[in-house]
Amino acid sequence: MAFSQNKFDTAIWKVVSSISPGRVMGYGEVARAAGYPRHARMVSKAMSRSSEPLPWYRVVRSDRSLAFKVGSEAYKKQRSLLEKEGVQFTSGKAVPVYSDDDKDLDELLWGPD
DNA sequence: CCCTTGACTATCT
DNA sequence: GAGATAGCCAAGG
Repeated sequence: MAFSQNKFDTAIWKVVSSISPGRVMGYGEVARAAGYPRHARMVSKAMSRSSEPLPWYRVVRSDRSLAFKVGSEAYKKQRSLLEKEGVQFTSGKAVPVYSDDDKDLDELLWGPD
């Protein structure tokens, strides 16, 4: 297929493409879910190598902030795509659409700041 | 083979 | 909470 033939890349692709819209996953989470713990850094490479469009923008850092430098084109692009799916940004951190309780939502929207 | 780099993470100050 | 430090692991020079 169009994707990499490597096992690692395929595993990463499977996980990343399984992320639901409006949700986000951490690099470490993806790596772990793919069966490759401690490979957070390799996740980015695998995604970059994919020829097909992958929802790479749904992958964020462990603290939910974006991996790119603030203000960079890539940053704005990713943030834009996420916001289009309803993901909000509070203090530079991505807030998934799904929130279980109202109190959590209130907390997330206004933030601890 | 050694050294640097990076879309990372956890921990300490 | 922000900056520094140390682990981590594969790729490329």
